[in-house]
Parts: sequence; C-alpha cells; structure tokens
Amino acid sequence: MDLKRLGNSLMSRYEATQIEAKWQAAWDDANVFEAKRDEAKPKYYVLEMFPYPSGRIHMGHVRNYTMGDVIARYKMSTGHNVLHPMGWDAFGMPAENAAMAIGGHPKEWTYSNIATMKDQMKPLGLSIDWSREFATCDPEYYGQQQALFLDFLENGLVYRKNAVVNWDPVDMTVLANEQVENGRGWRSGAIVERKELTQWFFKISEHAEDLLGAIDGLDDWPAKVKLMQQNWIGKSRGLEFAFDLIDGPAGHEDIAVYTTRPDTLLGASFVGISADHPLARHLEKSNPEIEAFNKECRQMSTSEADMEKAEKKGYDTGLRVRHPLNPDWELPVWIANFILMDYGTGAIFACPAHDQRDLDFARKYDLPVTDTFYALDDEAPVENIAFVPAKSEKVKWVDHFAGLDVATGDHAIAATIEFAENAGWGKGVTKFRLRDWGLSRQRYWGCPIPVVHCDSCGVVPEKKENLPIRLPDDVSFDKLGNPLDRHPTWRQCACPSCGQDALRETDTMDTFVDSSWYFARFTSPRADTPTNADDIAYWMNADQYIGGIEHAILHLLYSRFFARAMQICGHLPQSAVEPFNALFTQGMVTHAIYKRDGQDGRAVYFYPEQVDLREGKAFLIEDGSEVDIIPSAKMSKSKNNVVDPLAIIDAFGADTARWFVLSDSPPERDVEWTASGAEAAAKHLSRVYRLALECSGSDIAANDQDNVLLKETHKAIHDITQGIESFGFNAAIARLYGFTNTVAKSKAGTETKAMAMRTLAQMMAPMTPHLAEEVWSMLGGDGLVINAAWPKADPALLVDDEVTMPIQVNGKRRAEISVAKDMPKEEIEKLALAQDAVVRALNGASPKKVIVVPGRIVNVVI
RNA sequence: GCCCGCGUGGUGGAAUGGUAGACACAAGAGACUUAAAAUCUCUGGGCUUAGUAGGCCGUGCCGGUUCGAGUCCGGCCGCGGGUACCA
Repeated sequence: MDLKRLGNSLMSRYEATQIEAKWQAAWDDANVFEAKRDEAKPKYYVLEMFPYPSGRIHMGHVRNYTMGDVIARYKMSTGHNVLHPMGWDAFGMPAENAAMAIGGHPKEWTYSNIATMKDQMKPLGLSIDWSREFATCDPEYYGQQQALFLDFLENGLVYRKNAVVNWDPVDMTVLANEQVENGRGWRSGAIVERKELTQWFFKISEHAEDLLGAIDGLDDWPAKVKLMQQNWIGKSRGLEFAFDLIDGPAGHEDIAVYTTRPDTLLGASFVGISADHPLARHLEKSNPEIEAFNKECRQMSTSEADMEKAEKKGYDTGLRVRHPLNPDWELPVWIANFILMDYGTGAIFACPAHDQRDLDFARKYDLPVTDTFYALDDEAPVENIAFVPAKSEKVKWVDHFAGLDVATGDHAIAATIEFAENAGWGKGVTKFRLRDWGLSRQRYWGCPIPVVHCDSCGVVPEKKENLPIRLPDDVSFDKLGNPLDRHPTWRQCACPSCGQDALRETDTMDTFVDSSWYFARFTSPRADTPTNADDIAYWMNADQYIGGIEHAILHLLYSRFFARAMQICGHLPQSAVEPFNALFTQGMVTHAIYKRDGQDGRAVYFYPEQVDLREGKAFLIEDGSEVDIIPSAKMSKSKNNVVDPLAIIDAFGADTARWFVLSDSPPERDVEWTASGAEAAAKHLSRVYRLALECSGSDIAANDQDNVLLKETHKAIHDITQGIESFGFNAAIARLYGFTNTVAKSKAGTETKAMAMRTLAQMMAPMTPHLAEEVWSMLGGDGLVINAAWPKADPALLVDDEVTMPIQVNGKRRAEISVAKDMPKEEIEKLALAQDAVVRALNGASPKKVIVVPGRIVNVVI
C-alpha cells in the first residue's frame, strides 16, 4: 500500500503536517508542558514506563505514550498541574551486544539511539516536559544511584553472598537466561555451566510481609497484577524438620527439610537433595559416579522454567534416613536435578501420590507410591496422575497420624504442625517464595557498584564525594570477558578507609535498579542528592502509572521495595512507600515473526517490511525465497518483529497515528499489529475538519433542532468523559464517531452547531490535540484548547422521557415496547402481556412469573 | 512445569447478569461525475425462507447456577505474558 500517495490525496484539504507543526510551535511558545510547582492547583503526575533506547520507536511505544498523553491532557483541562516526564532506560545488554556485533561503543550507540528515538517521538506532539529528560546512563543519574546504594549499605539493606550464574566456558562470560538456548550459549554454542560467584543482594525478602500486606491498599491497581505479586511473594506456612541419617558421614547427622504439605508425611517415598547440598558435595569427593551426576546437574541453565521443564533425573546415594514418625521406616536419599539449593533447605521429602513431579520421578526410578488421602467419592489409588486437590477441599484420610478422618488440606496441615511441635520433632515456619534481589552483573554497560576491595580493610564503600564512579570510556569488546576486569588502570584506586592501593569492584548493577527509582528522580532531575524533599513532597506519588503487563511482577515489585528502602534512608516520605497510586497495564502490540535457520544453525530474523505475504506464506522481497512464519509474540528487537509508526505519521500525520492506535482495541488487550484502518482514521479526521469548515461558513437560524443537538452534546460529554476516565479509549472514540455523525446530520442552527463542534474539538483534544486546536480556533474558541476547561455534562439534559424495553418469553426476545421512563411496573407488565408475540406464546394460559426490571427488560416465564 | 491473562461476524472490536454484534475496517449495491478520486446513501452472524414475516442455531469446547449467562462457577482446549541475568 502506498501510504504516502494516499495521504497526500487526503491532505488536499486537511493538511496535517502543516497543522501539527503550527500547534506544536504554539504549545512551545506558551510553554504549556513545563511542570512547575504551584501550590494553588492540585498536582497530577502521569508516568509511562520509560523506553529502552533500542533505536526505533515502535507501535507499542506510540500506544503507551499516547495513552499517557490522553490522561495528561485530560487532567490539564480539568484544572490540574500536570507532571508528564520522559527519560531513557539506557543501560543494558543490547548496547554491549551491538558493540560486539557491529563494533562501536555502547555509549555512542545508546546516545545516538536516544537522539533518533526522541526525533521520532517529537512529531507525535506528546505533552511531555522535556526539560526533565534524563538517561539512566548519564553519570548525573547513576552517580545519585551510587549514593543510594551507599545509603542502603549503611542501613543494612544490601549484603554479599554466593550465588550461581550461567557461565559460558568458551566465551568466558556470564550469560543472561535469554542467552541460553537449549542449555547452550547463544554465541559459542558451548554447554552452559553453573558458576558460583560472590554477589551483592538487596534484602527485599526482609520486606516480604510488608510488600505482601500493602498490596491490599493498592485500590487502583489491576487485580491480576496484585494477584501475580501475591503469588510471587508466596507466603506459606509449613513444617521444618530433619530426617536422621543412618550411618551418615561425619558432620552429616541429619537432613533438614521444609515442606508445605507435612500432612502427607506418611506418603513419603524418598528424600531428595540438591546436587549443591553439602551432603551431595561431600559424597562426590569419594564417588566418581556422584561427581559425574552432580556435574551434569550443574550444567543446567539457572532459569526456573528450564529447570522445571527439563527431564527429571536422580541418583540414589545409597544412604538412608529414618522416618520421623516411625524409626523402623527407612527412606532412600536421592540427589535430584530439580531441587535447588537456593530454595528452602535444599532438600525435600517426596510424596509421589500427591505431587506430579514426585510421581513422575517415583515411576521412573521405581520408588513406592503411597496414597495418604482420597477424594470423598473416589478411592482409586493413584496411578500416573497425582491426586492434588485444593488445600481448601475436604478429603478422606487413609490413616492420619494426627487423628484426622475427613478434613481439608489446610486443616490437616495445621493439625500436623501442631502435632509435630508438641512431639518436639518439627517446627511450624512461615516462609516466602520471594528471594533476595541479586543486583550484581558481570558487565560493562551498567551502573558501577561503588565499593572497593582492599587487602587490609576488605570490602569498603566508596566515599560519597568521589561519586559518580564513572565508567571508563576506553574499553573494547573484541576480547573475551568483562572489559572492566581487563581495563589496565580503571580498577586501581586508593582504599577509602586506609588509603593504600586497592581495587574497584568491577560488577555493575542490574538495570532493574535504574528503573526502580527514576519516577522519584523525575520530580527533581537535576538535584545534587537523589531526591529533593520539597519536590518529592509536592509531586509524589505518580497518580497514574502506565506500562506493559510484562512488568507486572519484577519491575513493579522492585520499585515498591526501592520506595521502602529510600524511605528508610530519608530520600522519600512515608507517604511515598507505595509510589504508584494507580496502575494501568496496557496489552502488548504483537506481530508475527519471520525467521529462517542460518547456515551456522542460528536463527535469522527478518523485519515485516522485508517480507511479502501470499496465501498464508511469507517470502523475502529481496530474493523471493520462503521464510518461516512464527505466530505473534510481543514486538521485540531481538526477533525483528517490530513495525515502526513513521510510515503512518509521514503519510497521515501524528493525529491519525494517535487516533488509530487508540481506536482499534481496548487498551489492556494485546493487539496484533495491522495497518489496515489507518487510512480510515485519516478519513475521519478530514471529515471532522470539513465539518468545522462548513460550520464556520454557514448561517442557519436557531430552530427546534437546537435543543435536540444540545441534549446529544451533553450525552456525548457524559459518555466520553467516562470513557477517558476509565481508560476506555476505544469506546470513547466509538462514541466520538457517533457524535460526529449526529452533528453532521443535525439541522440545528449555526450557533448551536458551532458549540457542538467546539465541544467535539475539546473532547478530541486528548487524542488528536493538533486537529482539536485547529477546529477550536476555526470556530472561535477562546485561546488554546489545551487551556480550556473540560466541558461538563448537565444531568438534566441526560435523561430521556421514553425508554425502549425488550420483552422476553423464557429469556428469549420476542417483542419490544416503548414506555414512559417512570411508568409503574404493573402497567409495564400489562403492556407486555398484551403484545402479540406474548399472547401467542401464552396460548390462553397465564404466565408462571413475570419479571419486570424498570427501564431494562421484561421477562415472561411460561 | 508453575503463576496470571485472553478467546465474540470476513477483520478490529461493543455489551453495570438484562435486546449479542454498538462504532469502525474490508466487501457489495446505489447517488453525484464525461470519467476517476473524494464525498454521500443503503445492505450486511449462520441456516431456513419468495422475505425487511416467522422459526432454529450462534460469543473456543463440555457441564452447572439463574426468570435470564459473552458476562458468574467447575472441567477441558488453544493462544499470549511472567518465571528472578531481556527490558
């Protein structure tokens, strides 16, 4: 489709490019988007998740920022002092990958991408206060982040411990989970190993209880996000106890386990330990087979999904433990590849009858399967499907040691814990699934962790006056490993404590750290401390936060933790520990992926514009060869399935792009990208422009249609206002289409029509701000529409005197009546029963029941 | 695997438990025009039917609650997101 040509022909009257440039200049002149503290007005802070500067904006960005812009502009017109900032989530792996793949420097790559993307965003006419812009890779920003880190350290919110990473033994580098493909490094193809490193951790788990409890107060967050966070934090009540080892090696008298299902203890089949469990590590020293098995376990990727989906494997250590309820009952001890040292105690007891994973394992290695309870109506023993009812469901116990017969799992768990505590062999424990947040990254392009390693003083925090600890610019990516490690001089420094020669930490911070406090920094982006108390007090919290659902857990949870940590260190007031008052999660913009396997076996991805689609197949435009079509996934740079909005903006203008991206689907739902319909959006905007033109040139006297149009206008105000406030942008736009039709067809006088058109312009202004200004000024609107007060619906004009009511017979619509709004129930019933269709259906009999819902429906039950 | 969503015409989608398909796109027909573009008008879930009468079916599938279910509940299937080092 030749968008450019179509656009030009449409623009013969509605010149979007001209109009848009004109009004953007007018907004700049009036400085309407610069946010200044003004105690006289209520403030409103609208924030969209800031973008990663990948180099091109895509439709997902346009959708996200247009939604935020609608809210920001709407709030401006309702008398709020609006803060609407924008910045760049600029650290991260893609910059290093680009440096490795195409040469150049991550810094140059990133800043040049930022410049390009800003140029692409500017024409959209977003109401952003660009004076507050920053990138997380600016030393001014990450220096303040280092200051925060030092404060966290001082307040005991950070510590060091060992943790495993994915290690590529060929590239000599740590791999992110997404860089591990089928257990192999994405570049080298080498089998990935687990490697233990000493790393920094935020003590987020200490705040688990608070982070969980406070979710209840997040009234304007989507329920699904709250549920996901609750499950992620995963509070559980369970039993901790130990199995005594029979003739265990010295120092290994027992194996401690934690279980959330202690009530199934009589179904125990074996004890499983992680390959990294101290006992497993002890055994491997003298047993080559165990050593080999453990080594294999340590070659798995660290990702939970990979581990869970991998084939379950085990090795029988030959050791045995005693069952705590019966000393004569011995259980084997297995090393299993699905048990993680990081979770619980690194050891479990397995109850195959009531856990599918344990059952698969038991069947594979021929271990016993013992039912401990049955469904109330089915006592068939477990075969190959584990019986796992909800804990709230009642089940029949086979022989429960705490004396239960029929009880729910919840009840049985509580009873078992009490039983074990009284008997003295176990202890009830509350645990959280949430683990501490490992922030160390063995990479160059991130915020340096501001600590120094000194031979005499150990790990020493850098002095605040030495911040920012800047990344060195003279690095290269042509050798293996981390450039900071290899740098000839950067590491060397004086110990902040004793002054002797020392070495800097070369790990940088997880990029989630950067995005965990940028919302606070926007309130005073140039302050020489992380935040400024007055600005924070005025602007925080973000009243509306908008971003992708893919951030439902990690980013949002980390930000909630950071707000608490910053409050502890005095950088945020108590009122800001939940920094986002309202959250809206938009759906993703998805697109099919075009892919082919390259000669080296690696996938090669193609952009949608490189591909020609015919009869459900995809061919490269370049040479006509066929490529694979992979079903839609979120637009992602690594998969090349991104569509940039520039073609639409070039052809039709920003207002069309904005209107189109809002009109076509509900904001929270994922959308499969397609450009069909952009043209229609442009047509509609031209039509609005034409209507305004007609209206400004006409001279029709006031008449009896004026009142009809007035009523319609107020109904539209009511519906559209509600649509915007509830993020029903597509519904609001549908209503705007309807109202435009009403105005177009109305025979009302010119004055009333101009009023209706001005109101239309005001209501379109959040979505199509440039056209709205143009129409507003054509029809004698006062000043800028952005400064005009939002129209208010008069309740007296919203009500109709007559209502249409459907008549159902047994729930099926058979007729329709039109009645006065306040007609009593009895009369409605009489009218309904007199309808032909009802009389026919009744066939002389009298109805069993007649349900009349005034103003809604009548249902005659026969 | 586990957690969270989603599934409605040819397409995007609308619908406080109350007329399923609003509003659009694409399509077809017509008006205007020398012609085209632009614009305007009309048709439009499926089956049945001479039909704009009437009837039956219909919101992924199966079942339930209810006078009434796209909406609530249970079980499936499919797709998407997250799964702690992608951001």
